[in-house]
Parts: sequence; structure tokens; C-alpha cells
Amino acid sequence: MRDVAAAAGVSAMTVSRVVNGEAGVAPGTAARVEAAVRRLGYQRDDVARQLRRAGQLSQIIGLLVDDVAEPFMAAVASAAEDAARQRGSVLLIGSSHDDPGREREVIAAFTARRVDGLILVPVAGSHRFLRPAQARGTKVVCVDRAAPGLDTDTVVVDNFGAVRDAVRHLHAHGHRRIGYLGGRPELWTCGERHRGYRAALSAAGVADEPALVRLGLRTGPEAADAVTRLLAAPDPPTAVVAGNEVLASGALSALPSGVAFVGFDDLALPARPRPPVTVIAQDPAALAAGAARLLFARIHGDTSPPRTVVLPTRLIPRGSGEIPGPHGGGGAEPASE
Amino acid sequence: MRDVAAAAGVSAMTVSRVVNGEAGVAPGTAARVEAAVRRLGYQRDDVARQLRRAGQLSQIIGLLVDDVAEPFMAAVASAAEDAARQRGSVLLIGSSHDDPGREREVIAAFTARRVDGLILVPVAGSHRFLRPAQARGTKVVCVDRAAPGLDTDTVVVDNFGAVRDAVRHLHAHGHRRIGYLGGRPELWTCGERHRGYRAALSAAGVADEPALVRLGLRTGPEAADAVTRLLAAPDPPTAVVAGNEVLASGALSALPSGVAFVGFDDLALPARPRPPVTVIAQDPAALAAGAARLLFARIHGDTSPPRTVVLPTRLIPRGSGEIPGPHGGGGAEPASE
DNA sequence: ATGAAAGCGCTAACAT
DNA sequence: ATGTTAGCGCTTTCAT
Repeated sequence: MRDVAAAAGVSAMTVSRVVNGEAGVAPGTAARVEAAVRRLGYQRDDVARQLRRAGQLSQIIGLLVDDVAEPFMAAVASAAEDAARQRGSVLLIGSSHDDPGREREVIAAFTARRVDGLILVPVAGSHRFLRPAQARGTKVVCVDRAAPGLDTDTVVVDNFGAVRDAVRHLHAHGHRRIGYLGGRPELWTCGERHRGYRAALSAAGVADEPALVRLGLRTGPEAADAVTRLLAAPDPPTAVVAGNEVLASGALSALPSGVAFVGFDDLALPARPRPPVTVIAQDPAALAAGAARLLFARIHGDTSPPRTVVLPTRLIPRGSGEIPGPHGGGGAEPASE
Repeated sequence: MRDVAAAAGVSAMTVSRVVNGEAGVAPGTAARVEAAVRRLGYQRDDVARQLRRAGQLSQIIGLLVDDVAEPFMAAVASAAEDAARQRGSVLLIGSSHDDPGREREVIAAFTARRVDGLILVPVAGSHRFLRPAQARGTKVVCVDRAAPGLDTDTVVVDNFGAVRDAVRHLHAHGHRRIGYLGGRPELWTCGERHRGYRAALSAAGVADEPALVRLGLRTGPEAADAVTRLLAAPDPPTAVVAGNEVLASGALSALPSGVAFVGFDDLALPARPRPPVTVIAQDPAALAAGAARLLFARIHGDTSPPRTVVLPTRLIPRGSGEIPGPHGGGGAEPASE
């Protein structure tokens, strides 16, 4: 900047004004400065700029997900980046890989850079370590999963209702022995979904049989293995629900035709190749857009009490969930919410 | 920091030393400082830190992709984040959506933050605008696509060879009329792949018939439509090759069984659901890891001439590409490198 | 319309 | 082992 000022024969202050498009610079002077900027390849240093304008915004927000490589998280990231860009901010991204220690590290690296806000897909465990950053002014929004004990805006889908409806759907198609594959129960979403499974069974007067449920699954192969065992047992399930996209994808690979199936999410699962899969679809872009909206409102001064936004899911029947069961299938139940 | 120093009864310098774990602080003093840090919820301001240590590294790198929501790009992003984190850096991410203007904006926002380096999936067009940033010391690496006219390290796969081998594979299975679906020809990858298609035909002594080729496709539905038209024409192809994952996924949805098919990439395409799809697989994590390795070497002072690393692809036969054609199928050709 | 001085939070270099 | 001084590149504030 010094060099530009010298080259244009003005002070640094005038360069600053020109670079930031501020009023009060003679057109001739501005032109000289702009020429010097171009000639020297000068670009404003936003780092120094932010320092002097402490208390102002850094125009950086941070996004922490499980792993960007997962299609669902990738869609969240893409929408979050769009939202940030539209508001003149850039996006830092990090993956927790479901590890609380790693989550902390990444968040610390972000807050040290003085991000204006964080969009978190929180890992299980306490998030009290966020307090100092919040006290310093960093805004936080949770997305996809709630963080128990953290008092922030949250955007999630109706996980409970989604699985409850899926199970009800299978029940309406004549299934009574319905298997369930769930992820790590300490994750908020997994808990909600499992609760939905039990609620539907209980509402239908079907006993919740532990032998039909496998929780704590992490990978596709684990889910495939779990399905194989469920079906090999005496009196096996005639239908299976998978509690997330990774498990659904894995379970499908081991599932014989003839067993009804509903998967969660609509990204990793093939809509068109044969056979198409009935799924509970959520809208990751809407989740991210909602989270960004809440976050930027906070950044711009909104101090109202934290809100939780619950977005709907949609059960998309594509055949695999409509295979009739032994107790009179074929009759579809009334459209599920 | 002032407050911490006052609370611990020391100077700012001592706080700095403790916070950065430098030697030469009495254990008792360090303990007092640490207590004050915890009590006040102090965290070092990396923005100010970077300013003072100008010429030093910002520990930020930027990644620019087409769109993180694409599975291939998401895998690249995930691996890039891993690599950055292992080296103590954070990752800014941006999507160009194949728009050169948007690419420039995102890159400008990144370089204004003084990223140490950029990993680019370059859009078509000139990248001369990067010169000033490079002169200022920002390192640049291209990944997945080369940027013609930009003199940087580049990590790509052997796109030409991959498609050539796929076409050769289909030829060996008895196919002579082989259709090709390609993306925007101005993108480097698309050009290379189309070249591979023509090279294989020419090597096999088959005429390149324009009626069998559709270029410039952007979306899955466009690819589905293109396939439908190709097959509706008189003397239709008996086999089809799709030039990227989006097109492959779209084409599959419109492809009747009986037509042989090879897709590009191995992420959006179902490996296990029926019918499995023969693909040209690339390794996005290896691409990103290679790019990160080159980038960090540059950041740490490597000034050797720019290198281009070409990673192999793998043709994974899963049935759809091994459907025999009218000219004597069944006989597999020697393993294609 | 333009510039001079001061300082953002931190650390390199030099005292003590 | 600890403190002092100065200054990173910019912008705020107050002149001129």
C-alpha cells in the first residue's frame, strides 16, 4: 500500500479510500491510484484491515461437519457456501469425523481466526467449551443435530416423525416384524429416529423386539453384516428400516429381494437404477440455508431467544417399501404427514 | 491479552510466551498465566498474530471446486481438509459452479485473506489474473484439470488413457457402434476424454461417426435425453460410454438393459444394487493428497520447476460393460493397464 | 479533497 | 526469566 501511495504521489489514506470505493476523492486522483494499483498488482490485505477494525466483522464463517465426503454433508456444505458468499463472507470447513477432540481442535482453529459465526453439526458430548468464544461474540448455530445443553439456534428435521411414519407405512403394508438399523445412539439424530421406530410399533400394538434392532452401527459393511444376521435368525423380519444414508446404502447391498426396505436420505441411494428404493428424504440445502439465515441474523445483531426450526421430511415410495407383508399388504395408509 | 497480563501480574510478552509454549518462563509464572487465561476465556488472536509475523505463513489454504455437492468434489474436499489439518492449516472452500467470474471472485476473496496456497479445479479460460497473487507469494496447484497457460504444479488422472481403454474394452467385447456422452468441450478433462474415445476408435479402425457422439452435456437429465435420442436413431449404438459421473448417472436412468455401458467415476454409481455398472474409477482422495503434497512443498520453499503428476485410473468390470456386442463378444482383451 | 497521527493485538529484537 | 520498544498494514479520527 505504501508503494501504491508513493507511485501515485498520494498518502496511504487516499489509497485506502480509493480501494474501498469511499466518497471524497477527486476523480483524477482516484484514476492515478487505480492505475498504480493495477501496475503493482496490489490487493488489499483483509487481515490487517480486520485488525484495525476490531469489533467489526471478519466476514469468515466456519462450518463443521462429520465428513464432507458424505453426500448429505456435502450438500449442506455447498448450500452453506452459497449462503456465505451471497453475504460477502467466505467459508472455512472442517470435519470432526465424529470425534469430540477433533471437533474441539477444529473449532479452536476457527475461533482463533475470529470467525463471525459457526455452523455446527455437533458431535455427541458437552459443548461447554464453546462458552468463551460465544462470550467473545462468535455466534453459533447447530444444524442436523441438536446439541443438548448448548443454548443456540438449531435447525433440524423431524427425525422422530420421519421414522415413525416409515414404520407406520410398512405396518400398513402388512408388516409386523420390522427390523431397525441405527447409528451411534449417543448422536441426537440416532436417538430421535430410534424413538420414532419404537413409537410407531407401540402405537400399532406391536411389541418392540430387541432381536430386530441393531444400534451403534457406523459403516456400510457393518450394516450389511447386521442385515445378514437379522435375516438369518429364526423368525426374521419381513421389512427393514435403515436409520441413515450410510447404513441404508450398506444394508441394500446385503438385502435379498422380497424383504421390504425403507432407507433414510435421498442422496446416496439410487432413485432410478433397478430396483428403486423407498426413502425418507430430507433437504440438506434447506437445512443449511435455514441455519445460515439464523446465523447471519445473529451476526447482524438479533438477540432474541434461541429458536429451533424443525423442517419436514418426505417419504418417497418407490417400491421397496411397498412390498406386501404377511398381514395383508397392498392397502396404503393415508398419506403420511 | 492485556487483561490476562494484568490478571497474572506479568507483561504481555510473558503471556505471549506462555500461550505459544515457548521456553524461558518460570513454571510458577506460567501456571499463573495459564490460570488467568482459563479464568478470562482468553484465546490468542491469530489474525493479529499473522499481521506481526508478516512474511510468515497464515496457515490457511483455499480450495476451489466446481461444486462441493458433487460426490467427486466432496471427496477431494474431504481429503484436502485432512491434509491441511495434518499440517496445521485450515481450509477455505469455494465453488465456482463452472463460472469464470465467480471463480475470480472466490479466488480474490481467498487471496485477500492471504492464504498460503490455493488448490484449484480450474474453470475454462485464462488464469492470468492469478499472476499478482503468485508474485506476492501465494502458491497454486491445479487438481483434476489442467489450466492451459498457467505454469503450476498439476495433479490429474490419465483421462485420455481411461476412455481409450474403456472403448477398447467395449470393442473387445464385440461392439463397433459405440456412443459417447461428453461434457463441455472447453473443460480440459472433457477434451482429453473425447480424445481418448477417438483414439481408441481410430486404433481399432472404426470410423468416428458424429451421430454417435453428444458433447456439451451438463446435467443428468440432458444425458438421459441424449441417450434416448442416440438409441432411437436408425442404426443405434450397441454400447455407450459416459464421460463423467453426472452424465453416467443420468444416462443410466434412460438406458435399456441390453445396451453395454461404461461410466466414469465410481462414487455416484451404485456398485452393488442391480445391475452393477462397469466404471472407470479414479481416486479423488489421492488426487487431493497429491495436490496438497505439492502445494505444501512449495509453501515450504520448493522452487523446482512445476511438475505434472498423472495418476492412473482403473476400469472395474461389473457386468454392464461386458454385455457382448454383435461382432463376437465374450472374449476379454488383455487387462487394460 | 487530502493528510498526519495513533493504535488494533500481537511478537521480533533487544534490553535487563 | 522477564520486560521494553517498535512496528506489521491498515483504518479511525481529527486536522488542514
